[in-house]
Amino acid sequence: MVKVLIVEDDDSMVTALKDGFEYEGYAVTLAKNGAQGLELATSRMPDIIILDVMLPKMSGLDVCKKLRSENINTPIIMLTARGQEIDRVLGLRLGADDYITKPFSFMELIARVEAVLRRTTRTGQEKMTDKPYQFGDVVVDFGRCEARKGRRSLELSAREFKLLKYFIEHKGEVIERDTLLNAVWDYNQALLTRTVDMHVAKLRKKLEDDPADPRYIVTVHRFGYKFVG
Amino acid sequence: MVKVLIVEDDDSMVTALKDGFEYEGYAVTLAKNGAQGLELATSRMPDIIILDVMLPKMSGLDVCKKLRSENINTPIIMLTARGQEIDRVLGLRLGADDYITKPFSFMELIARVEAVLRRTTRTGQEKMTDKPYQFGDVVVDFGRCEARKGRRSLELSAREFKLLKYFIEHKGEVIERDTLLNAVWDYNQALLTRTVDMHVAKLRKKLEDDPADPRYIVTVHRFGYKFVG
DNA sequence: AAATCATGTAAACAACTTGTAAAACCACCT
DNA sequence: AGGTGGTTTTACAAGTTGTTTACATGATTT
Repeated sequence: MVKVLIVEDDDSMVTALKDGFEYEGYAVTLAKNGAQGLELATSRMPDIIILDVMLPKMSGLDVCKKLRSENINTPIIMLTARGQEIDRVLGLRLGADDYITKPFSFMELIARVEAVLRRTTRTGQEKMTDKPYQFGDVVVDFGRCEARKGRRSLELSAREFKLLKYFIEHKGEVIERDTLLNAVWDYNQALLTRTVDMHVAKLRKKLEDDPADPRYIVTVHRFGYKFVG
Repeated sequence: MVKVLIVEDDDSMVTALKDGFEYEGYAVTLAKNGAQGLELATSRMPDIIILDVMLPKMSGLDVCKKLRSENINTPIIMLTARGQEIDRVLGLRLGADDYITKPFSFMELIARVEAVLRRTTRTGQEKMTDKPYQFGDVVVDFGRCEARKGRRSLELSAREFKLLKYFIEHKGEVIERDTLLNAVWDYNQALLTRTVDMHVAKLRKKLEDDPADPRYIVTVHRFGYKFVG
């Protein structure tokens, strides 16, 4: 399910957008001001952000700039009022992906949202939650948190799902333990535990035909691990 | 790849549509008149048909009527010229899924195409208020706000209805508590209460045969809940 | 081959999540 | 005001998962 974050202070606009997006099958999160928007953009990890330029206290442009400066590259569509055309260039330069001028029809907005999502997901990987991923005789459905190996259903814990998801999204790359700790755990310190190894072992025990001689999650001595789909 | 059939006689329009759809990643088939349209609609089995109302010889309305009478339910979007508003009602009654009045922006058209495709491909995603929904020995009628389990009538509160409806509309997906709080409650902050769990417990007590070992609303540890219909 | 460093893994321990009952709260009605 | 029905919060027990430790095993270097 695609998650959209709407940052907007005008109530009637909020209602219209929320209803519209929900009807279209999006999961909606609302923020009434810039600060809250920033917070939710990181905590909820939306797939796209609808950001009004005119907001109390912190403007949409500031929110956008801040997010980008923190290397959060969630696509952003800006809402501007007529006559704020100048903001367009500025907005795009600050890292917005598209903009739309009020008043607009909801259909126009949704068209842009989908265009942006298409653009950004086409280049990168597809969303892992959309459809089951398969390798060998293993099938994983992240959207449903289900996994099976052959006929047998696998019980994966939340951490195992996240770890596996990261591996799959970075298929073929050598991934350092540090990187995993940062991405899958929310540690931001240097490595000092064996936690990652631990979980890799657990995953292997469940996924591999022969956990002692792994075929999918291979270790790259002195570097880390590599997933081979 | 999604296949679109364009039935249109005006060359410049054809070119514009063809280019646009191809850019968006559709596979385009062209027909210059109604008869050819009919033929290609059956032989190429497109996923959606763009059908101009004004066509030489056989009008778009006739094409539409003919297809529906042959039980071909491929979604159809009609193109009408301004002032043909009357055709709208007629068109929709004849089985078109949407219509759009010339002149229109391509973005508007693509939005409608995608809306229609979403509507029709969403597996059995009918409006929940249309008819009672059933799972196990439970029947819920959202239109009337009534529910029963076997012979017994269930007293569900408004919130419980809304929550259950959300679950049913997202059957099979794992839903985070955050998402529920945003969708069912109108909270716009990150999660900090146990309200969701509370209500899930109440629903289970009413719906499940054994609330302690739920079969319909199952918990996915560390992620959220999942409705299994 | 020995020394050194990296990885695998079981098991004890720690931390976090969830279920649930009861209390507090709230809006509405009489 | 008091009652009513629903909703939210609190609090704690029970359940589940995650982390660390400790040692064995394996790899690489000298």
